[in-house]
Amino acid sequence: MKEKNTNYEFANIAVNAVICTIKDKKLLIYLQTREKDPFKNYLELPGGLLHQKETAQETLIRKLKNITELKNHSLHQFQTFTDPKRDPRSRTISIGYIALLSPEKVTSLKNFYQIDSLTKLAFDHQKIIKSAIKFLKQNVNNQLIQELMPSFFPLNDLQVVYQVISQKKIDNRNFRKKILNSNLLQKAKIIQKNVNHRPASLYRFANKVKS
Amino acid sequence: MKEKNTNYEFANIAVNAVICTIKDKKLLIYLQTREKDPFKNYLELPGGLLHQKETAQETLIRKLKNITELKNHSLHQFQTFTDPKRDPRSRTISIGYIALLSPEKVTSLKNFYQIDSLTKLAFDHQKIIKSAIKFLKQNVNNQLIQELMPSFFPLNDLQVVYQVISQKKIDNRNFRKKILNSNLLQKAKIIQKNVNHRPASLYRFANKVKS
DNA sequence: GCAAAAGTGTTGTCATTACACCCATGA
DNA sequence: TCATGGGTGTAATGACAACACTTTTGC
Repeated sequence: MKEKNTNYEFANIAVNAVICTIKDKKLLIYLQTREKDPFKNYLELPGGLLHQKETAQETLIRKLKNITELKNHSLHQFQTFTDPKRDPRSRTISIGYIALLSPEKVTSLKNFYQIDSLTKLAFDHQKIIKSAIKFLKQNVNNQLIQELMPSFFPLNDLQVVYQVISQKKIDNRNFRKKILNSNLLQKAKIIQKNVNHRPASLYRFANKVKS
Repeated sequence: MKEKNTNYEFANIAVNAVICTIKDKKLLIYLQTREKDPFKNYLELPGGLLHQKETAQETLIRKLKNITELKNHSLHQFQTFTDPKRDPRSRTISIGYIALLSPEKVTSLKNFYQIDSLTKLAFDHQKIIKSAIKFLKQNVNNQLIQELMPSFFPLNDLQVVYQVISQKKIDNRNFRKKILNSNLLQKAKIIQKNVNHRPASLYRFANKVKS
């Protein structure tokens, strides 16, 4: 298959997903171990090749369905990578997507890695991740942040998520004032339980959450 | 050529450029007339297929060199379009780029069209343009604006460009105050000539302009 | 002197920043 | 009672918005 595209215009089209979640004030990314060459046993981003009648998003949803349930609206296309040498086998371009997972959607942290602890990844996946993080940082907004939050959460958790994505410290009092004035959140009737400190009030996003 | 990719993963990779400039307070886009089917005689965005050893940007620079001189850094990749039916001949995805041209780089306005006067375009190019405009509006910043300006310009022209891209009216006094306080601009020693009104002082961007 | 665009200041409002201590809970 | 994170108010500063008239040029 790999040597088929002697015609110069043809190429493989791949998608790769940078699946992010936040745990313990750290941004984590889903990676899997490659089982075949090239880059056998290296970590890589999940993804795969487009089928004939699929959009890139449909491919991703198909490829990721045993990792997590994703919907079109929670996939963010951020960049397409076209370096002709990015795949040593044959010409393959990759369309990069970001998916943000709330902790509720993450059943196991087994395949999630901290980005600063990464050594060598397969292909140009290091570069793809870097570009994804840059995109996130440049586009921090309530919609993106919301995707990373569980249905109910304390304000301080929300603050942590903002801080991790924007890579900036935020003043606690100012943050609470601003977010509460914005009417984005609704206070829930329940509070935290079984924590060995003062239990926090829980909030949720007030808009209709697409699930 | 078109029926060659029976193998499901292969496809054509195209790039399309949304080349913008501003004239008389209007955003103009470069379009050309298709000379062959499908969509013969329709207007279309310039672009073409990637060669084997080219990045998408290299393809664009090759394809556009008889329209205008472009450099890597003045091309902005904004979205990739993967609808399997977007090309009726065979599977072709398109990587969309925006190029911003200062009036100095536009030798003739012959092929430039106002976006609101467009009827039907070839393929999904209407959609690509819409997406490009949205990208511009969401990412108005000094770097982008700078690419649209000539080397020397009156402040009010700069204001017009901001207004056209952001699709908002800006108060003249407030704009001048803000931009002059920002130290982005240097006042030139020359002023406008041959205008039948009070001649404006000319300014230029103070940073090193990559040409 | 008329048309056309250039240029100019002040005031009010709102958003953002900086900053430090007490509170409620579990162990 | 101690450790842990939750929760609170005020004052100063800076950014932004609203607003209308005079100036300089060519014709």
